[in-house]
Amino acid sequence: MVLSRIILGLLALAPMTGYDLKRHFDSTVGHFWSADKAQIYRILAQLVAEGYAEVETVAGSGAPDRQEHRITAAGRAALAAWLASEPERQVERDPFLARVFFGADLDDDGLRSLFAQRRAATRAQLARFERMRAEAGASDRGARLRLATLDNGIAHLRTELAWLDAVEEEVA
Amino acid sequence: MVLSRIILGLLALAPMTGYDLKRHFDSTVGHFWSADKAQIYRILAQLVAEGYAEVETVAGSGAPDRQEHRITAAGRAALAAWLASEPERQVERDPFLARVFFGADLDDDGLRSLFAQRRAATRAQLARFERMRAEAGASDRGARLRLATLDNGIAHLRTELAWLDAVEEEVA
DNA sequence: ATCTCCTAGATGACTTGTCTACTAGCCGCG
DNA sequence: CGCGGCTAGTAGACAAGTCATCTAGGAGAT
Repeated sequence: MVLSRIILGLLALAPMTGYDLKRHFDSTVGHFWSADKAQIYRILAQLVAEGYAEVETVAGSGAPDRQEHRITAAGRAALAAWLASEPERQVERDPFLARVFFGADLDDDGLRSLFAQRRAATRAQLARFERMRAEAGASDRGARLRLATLDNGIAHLRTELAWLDAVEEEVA
Repeated sequence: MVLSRIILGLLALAPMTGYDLKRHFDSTVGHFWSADKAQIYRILAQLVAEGYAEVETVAGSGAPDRQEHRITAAGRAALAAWLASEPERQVERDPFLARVFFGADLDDDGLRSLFAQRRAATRAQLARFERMRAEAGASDRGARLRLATLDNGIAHLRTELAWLDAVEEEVA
């Protein structure tokens, strides 16, 4: 459900192919949702079946044909209905914290490397997000909101680093 | 995979029934993983089939019979192997941020109530976590690590509230 | 000339997780 | 006495997501 509404939302910004959508999930919306391309194509087909999107095959000039998907009026209505609906309850799922929770069964080296890896991954992502933020402009309200979701990610990554500092000092 | 290893980890702390496990997922480990009971029972059966756990039926005195699951040596080895293995890559998935990202399609009232709900939910969870934290003691290293995961949750919830303050001021 | 990468899309098998509903006995409340 | 709630477990249908594999043409590199 959420994925299909995110796709509708992206199609509302511009008509796109499944391939274009995949790139969005690997960049602009990747900080709050990810998607496998098989899943994207299946949901596009479903959106078309539901009448929320229309396909137009654009002959590729020196490239494969593009199946451009365009949101319909019904699709915009469905998007608006989702936005106004009860938010789905959040499922917390962090495999790293699971490892820490049972970290007593790990030797000192294992524990240290667990934290070190997390720190490196967090730093790398923070760098990526900050680069994205530097490139983005916040002209209208839509852009400001989109930027705010990125700031959310940045804030949490910084919190994670601070937490790592505290834990490593206390446990190690 | 992660769920089955978390269940192994919990069984390593004490022998348990599926029902006991479900309560753990609703309390002690709920801040980083949740599980449906149907899923828990299925994985327990699978762990037994793999030889990672053994069942003992304990006749209930004034209650239904309990299927107590006890971790085996092979189970402990599998748990240790998982802890030392490459961490699974994190999938970020936050339906609330998805709504914010497309929040421009929402009217002012809708946007305000979206943030208000998030704030209320975040505050409620923070209160729950802080209560849990107050009750917990950090005697040995295992307990300190388990507490650290709770502190992680608390830190992120506080960050979320701070972010909400900033966003509401800027956007609203 | 071949190889690899990129764009573009389709498909099947599989795993994981959720929802609903059912059985069944005990306890306490009113 | 009936009703709801708790303990304990089972079963089936579905939804969501992942992984691997396949087709196919063009561009650029070796």
